[in-house]
Amino acid sequence: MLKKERESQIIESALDMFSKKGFYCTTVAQIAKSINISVGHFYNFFPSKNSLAKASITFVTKKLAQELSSINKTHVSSKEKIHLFVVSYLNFLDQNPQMIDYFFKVYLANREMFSEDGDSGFKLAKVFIDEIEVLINDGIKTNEFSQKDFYVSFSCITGILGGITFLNGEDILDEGIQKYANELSLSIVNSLR
Amino acid sequence: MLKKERESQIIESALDMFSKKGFYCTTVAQIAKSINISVGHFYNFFPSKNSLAKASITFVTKKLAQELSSINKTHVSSKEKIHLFVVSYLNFLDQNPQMIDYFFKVYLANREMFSEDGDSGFKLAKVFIDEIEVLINDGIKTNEFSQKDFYVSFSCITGILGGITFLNGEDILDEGIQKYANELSLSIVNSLR
Amino acid sequence: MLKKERESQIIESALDMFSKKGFYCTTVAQIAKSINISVGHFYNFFPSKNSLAKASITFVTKKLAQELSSINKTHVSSKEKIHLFVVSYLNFLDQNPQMIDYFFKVYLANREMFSEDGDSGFKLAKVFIDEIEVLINDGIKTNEFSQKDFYVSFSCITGILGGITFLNGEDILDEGIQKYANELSLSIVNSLR
Amino acid sequence: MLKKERESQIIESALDMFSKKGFYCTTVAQIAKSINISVGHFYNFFPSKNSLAKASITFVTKKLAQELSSINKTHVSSKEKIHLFVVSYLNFLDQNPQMIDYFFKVYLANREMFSEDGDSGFKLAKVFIDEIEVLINDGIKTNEFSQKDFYVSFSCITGILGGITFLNGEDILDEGIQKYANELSLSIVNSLR
DNA sequence: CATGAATGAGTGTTCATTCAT
DNA sequence: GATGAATGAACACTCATTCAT
Repeated sequence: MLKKERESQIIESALDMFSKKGFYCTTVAQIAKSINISVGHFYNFFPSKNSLAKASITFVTKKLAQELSSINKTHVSSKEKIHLFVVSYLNFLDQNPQMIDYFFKVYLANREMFSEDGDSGFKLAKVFIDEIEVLINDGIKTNEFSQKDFYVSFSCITGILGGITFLNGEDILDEGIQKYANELSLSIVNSLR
Repeated sequence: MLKKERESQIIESALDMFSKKGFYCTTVAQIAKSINISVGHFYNFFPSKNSLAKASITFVTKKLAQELSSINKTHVSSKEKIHLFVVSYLNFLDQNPQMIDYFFKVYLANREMFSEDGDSGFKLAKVFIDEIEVLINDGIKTNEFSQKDFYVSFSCITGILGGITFLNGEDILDEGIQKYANELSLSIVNSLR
Repeated sequence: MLKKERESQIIESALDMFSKKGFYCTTVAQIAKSINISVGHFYNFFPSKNSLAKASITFVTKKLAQELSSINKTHVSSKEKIHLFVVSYLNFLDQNPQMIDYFFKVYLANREMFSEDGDSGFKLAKVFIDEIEVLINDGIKTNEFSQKDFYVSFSCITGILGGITFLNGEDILDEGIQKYANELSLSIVNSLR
Repeated sequence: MLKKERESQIIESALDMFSKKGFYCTTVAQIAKSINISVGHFYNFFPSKNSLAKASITFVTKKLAQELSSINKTHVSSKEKIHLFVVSYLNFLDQNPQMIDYFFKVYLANREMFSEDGDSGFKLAKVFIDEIEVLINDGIKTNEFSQKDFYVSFSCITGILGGITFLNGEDILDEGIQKYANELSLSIVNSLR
């Protein structure tokens, strides 16, 4: 098995465990065992448990960014882009809840783990944030969205999706998260007006 | 000092430390020391570190709920209520960042800590959620907000505020978070239409 | 039991184990067990295994220095002082071989453990070295010893005793190390002339 | 490259690393890397890390013994032989500090590593000790040295040189260790009288 | 001959919790 | 009420050694 494949395997398994039990309640031994390698061998791939957490964020944000990037490249209205993104996101959430959960629970919540050398660790998610920015600016250019502070617009998109994600994680939503897609995308679009 | 006073003192100090260093990186010894009591004495107030975390959530949600409750009781439009809430929230965030941070970082992120016996631990925040529901239903009743799935509306309000809260915690917003109040409340109101 | 007493107890037991098995082959668990305390409690006395090693050196050198200091204060010839010191040292070696062995094996051999912040860790033994210096200078003043480089004289005294110590540790000397006292002290005195 | 050459290369590099960082703080991987072979290949030359330590001692003692042996064969007074040996030793120490340091730090200090099956591991140095014995007995035969217990005489020679070696390793001697040669050899000769 | 992936027992250290005083 | 000494299970990480290739 190639080194890169093993690395991905470790990340995907860790993502799952971290999202379910949290970073601090998941041990390196458990991660190693989950993919049938030894503890020692784990350290041939990641120099520390912490570095695995960082690599996992990069892994997830890259995936999210890719989805959004391809949507940004389509030639439809911004409203439609938002809708596509919501559908795509909910689908992703449905298929890979552990990735999204990891992003929300571990990355957003354990900021101290990711910051180093005076930089806040925010840059790990930069590739995704950049795509959000493209999405927003497109809508502003076409007058679909009003010109507001970027951080507010950013909060509208990611916050609303984050809210529903949290509720989904709490298992209190009805079956089939996709059914919320229309209302959600409409809400986001409205919030950006 | 009254037992209740000590309890609040412990909670407020814990809130501060948990929000800065995370739940798992804050030790009981540190909490005890921060308010000059012994470790042993700490356990006269809370049977476990975990129970302190739960009590802290109740403490914070109660505060948030109180603010919102009094707003809900005013006789202004729902749009205005949202605005009052946003201002009130941002003010609270400014004055007690550790409480909000705790709520977002510890409660939302370490769900495993709060759930027990099959119940998700969500009920700890119920008193706050209930007020949100009142706020939403009021707006629907007056036709200011459109009738949508409660969870979607809930995500709009809390998600958008959550987004700005996260960014605030990352220290990337300009000074004076209050300046975002208008844009934020407008965005929320729009998202609820 | 007083904190200071426990500390001494830990040091004396550690001295014994370190001298027999070496620093790296002695575990904190073994040390703790040897005096019937828990691993955790060990760390209430010493912040690290390493710090115990340092405290142990200070402990031993202080003892050695005390012996030598009282000899230095007597009003006899330097030749006689050397003899008294040799007898005293051999006696100490006989009674507390682990302390001397520790000094030779751990301190002299694992210099990296004791040095920090650019200082060589040599100062831990300073109190003893200072007494050696007094002994030498006394002899020089009375013309019993010739004036040579301090380091050479220092090597004569400590080296010769170190040599016999090593051989004693190897169990190749005849029983009763005291029988070497006369020859050793004569040799040392001669070497200093 | 011949097997023997590789072995020597490993030993010389290990000697360097062991003397600097100690036996237990030097890993097999580091040794292997230092001479650009794989860990696995290392084990084609030495069955264990421990056996490398033993081979290293043999390597160093053989070198020291050779120097001393050739001096023993010269036809000069014993006093002169001591002087030649001191000069030769100091020169060796200057040129190959890692070898001497290894001898003092690892061999003398980690006796447990070298002893096995009831034998003290002292025999590894026998070839060198034998030459010391020859040197001493020569001096006794010519009445330059007085007849004393062999172990005492042995301690005089090796101890005094050991003392200066330690000080040299501590970097507290003035530049040019050779300047101590005369005083040292005089001291040794005197101690043997 | 040569590699380095893989192992897993072992280490120092931490920390929630208890309990005698 | 109040202390802090004492516990010990648990964890991240290391490293000598093996072995398939």
